[in-house]
Amino acid sequence: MSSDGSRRRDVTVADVAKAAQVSKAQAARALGNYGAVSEDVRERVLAAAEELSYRPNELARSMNTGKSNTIGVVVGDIENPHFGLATRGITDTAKKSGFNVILVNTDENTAAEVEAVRVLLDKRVDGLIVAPASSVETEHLQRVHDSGRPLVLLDRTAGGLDVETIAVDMARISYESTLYLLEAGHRRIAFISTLKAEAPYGEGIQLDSSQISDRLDGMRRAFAESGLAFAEDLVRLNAGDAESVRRITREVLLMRDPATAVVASDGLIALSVVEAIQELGLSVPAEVSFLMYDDFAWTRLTTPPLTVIAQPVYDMGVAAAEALIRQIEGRPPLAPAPEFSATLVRRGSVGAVPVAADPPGEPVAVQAM
Amino acid sequence: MSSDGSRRRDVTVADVAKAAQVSKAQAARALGNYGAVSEDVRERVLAAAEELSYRPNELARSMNTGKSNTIGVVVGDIENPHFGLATRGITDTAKKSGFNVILVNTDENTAAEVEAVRVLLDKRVDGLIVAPASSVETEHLQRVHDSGRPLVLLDRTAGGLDVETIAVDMARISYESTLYLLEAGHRRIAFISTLKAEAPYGEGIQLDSSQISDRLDGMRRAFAESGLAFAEDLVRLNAGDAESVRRITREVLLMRDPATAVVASDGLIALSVVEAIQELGLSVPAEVSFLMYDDFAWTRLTTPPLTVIAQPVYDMGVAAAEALIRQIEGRPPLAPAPEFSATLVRRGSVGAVPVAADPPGEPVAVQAM
DNA sequence: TCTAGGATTGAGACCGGACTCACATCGATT
DNA sequence: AATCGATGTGAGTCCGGTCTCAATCCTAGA
Repeated sequence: MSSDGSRRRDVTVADVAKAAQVSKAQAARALGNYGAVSEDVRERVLAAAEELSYRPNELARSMNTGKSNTIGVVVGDIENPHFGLATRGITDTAKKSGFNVILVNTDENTAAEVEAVRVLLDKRVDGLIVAPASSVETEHLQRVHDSGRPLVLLDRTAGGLDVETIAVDMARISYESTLYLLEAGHRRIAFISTLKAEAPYGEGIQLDSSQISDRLDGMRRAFAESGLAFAEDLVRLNAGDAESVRRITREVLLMRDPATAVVASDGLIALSVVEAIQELGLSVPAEVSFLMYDDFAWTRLTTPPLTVIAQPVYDMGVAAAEALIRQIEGRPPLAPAPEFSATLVRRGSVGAVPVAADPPGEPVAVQAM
Repeated sequence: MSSDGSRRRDVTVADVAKAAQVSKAQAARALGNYGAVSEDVRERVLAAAEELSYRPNELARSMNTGKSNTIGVVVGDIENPHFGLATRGITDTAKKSGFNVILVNTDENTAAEVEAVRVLLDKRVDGLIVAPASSVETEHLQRVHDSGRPLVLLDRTAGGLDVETIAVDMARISYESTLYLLEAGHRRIAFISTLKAEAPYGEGIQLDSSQISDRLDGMRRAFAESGLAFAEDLVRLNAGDAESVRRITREVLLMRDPATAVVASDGLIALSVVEAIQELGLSVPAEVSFLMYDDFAWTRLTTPPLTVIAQPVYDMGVAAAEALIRQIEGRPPLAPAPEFSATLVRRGSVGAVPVAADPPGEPVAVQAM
């Protein structure tokens, strides 16, 4: 490949030492900036290094320092701007402390996550930041933690795992925003998520994602405190790809006693939901109200601008990286753990329940069945 | 940190060997699946490894195989979905061939890029994929190439560097879409980009980005072939942050003889441009036409949906990773180099030039100055 | 029964740095 | 002038694997 002959061996300390006429040990000291080195030797070594354009082999260095200055980040989907931003927060912070980031995508697939964690550990990363695909299958994370390797969870908690976690209080914001919808008169509120689940949603069902179950708990509580029954039939999980999101959206909007408000579980789903609403020719918020998680810039550009639940994603990435680095360096966790909260950004996509719709109290009751 | 005492040393082949009562060499062979090992030994070793939950140290392995099974990816901004998608293409492909990805963000800063490349090389990545921040300062990439390390450029070419490059033909698509705008009657077409430049734009000026200069060349050619003068005063570079993009947009739209069409150089800028247009209360496309690079999903959701230049970003990521891996494995580059072309997706944001505007030929000419 | 040749096996070198240890050197102290 | 602590310095070990090499085992063919 290279212009000059075969497999160019890299320059090593030994080479530099020879060129500088000193022992390998002295050269290493001068280059590594440790131990005692006379000015004379230091200069000769540095000059020789420069001359040979020596570069240390970080692998070798890592091997006997036990530190790789690398952290592993495992997320479900970098394509999702949510994680894109978080990743940015992580890498920015990591760089500041001299760490590099190995990024692994799991497609929200637990098996892939287990494998990713294994590989990263094999590569001897100094620590891991994981957005767990499952809040249930967490043995692999438990093992990491048990082995004493620094670990920080991002975005989601992992069942019963006592690990530092950077996440927002989903139950609270979900509760608040559901109240907001209820106050606007909505009773039929659909919640659409890609979360995979075996059975259709029902109370007490074990969900794989702490985020989603917290959100549903929040909704449930809001309904309960308002003395209303939570419409479980409008909780739609398993919304896999864009097409299935569209289908589900049509479903909840066209069914008998349809949803008057739709909540999209994340920014990616939101795209398809909005598209489906547009395709149905329904106007927002006059005919349907819409609410989504994640405040992406484009949500201000639609007509009407979308009402969203904003999460401090970048800052959470920063916090996760900081927490991890703190662990790596053996410093105690931040005194009062940083709190992150999502906020409801009221823009224009949530309105009063349409008057044409059945009044929430008394169903119009015509058809026998 | 760990529950059981201090710094838990990892299990090594030596430990496994001892437990299995064989020599380190034999254990290594059984574990590494190379050389000749009797069935009996293999079983004992594997059992012992399982028992001790042995995991190989990839650093050590890399050190004497010379392969780290890791590739470095250097991009300007992962936060930009353009790179998010490309990165996804890269990681997906890399994973398939057993490679991991170390991701570094440069903020489109050349100094950061130089540093990133250096660090990645020090870590002995098997190859690099770089979206060069500059098409001019490329010595660091030249060095990588000279040293014989696999390198693939993504998205942008690097001045005179003979390196495999995965990019679309920007001049062509820019030419085509400019023709499209010209046919719609536009003569005052603004082009807004974040690209940093010392001097305001003018013909023959040396730009730091091959992408942008190709686009401008394309525009220039379209104007020239139509027998029209290219409005250089509407080429606005240095559109740094969102605020400055908005300011520039207002400027070109409110100036005397204002722009009738605005082209946004990427999906991030586009957000601010559209926002500024909305703030001015101008309607698209009746009063201003709008065109942007990158086809993000949300561009279909605005009113009107936006006309965009779609680039096969994911596929380019895949191609870049494939090309790199091919190089790493010493295979020859793909016979006919894969071609990628952008396409103009006509949606609703480009329309005829407004009748109210000054006719392109004769300026209304009232004020003396 | 003897032997050639392949299968096994263990000792030890090696990858490229970091670091320990024992042995100089040297100016300063008394 | 003898002594002491603070540098300087080189030889060699170690990290945790891979891999070479020579020695040992076995088994089929003569």
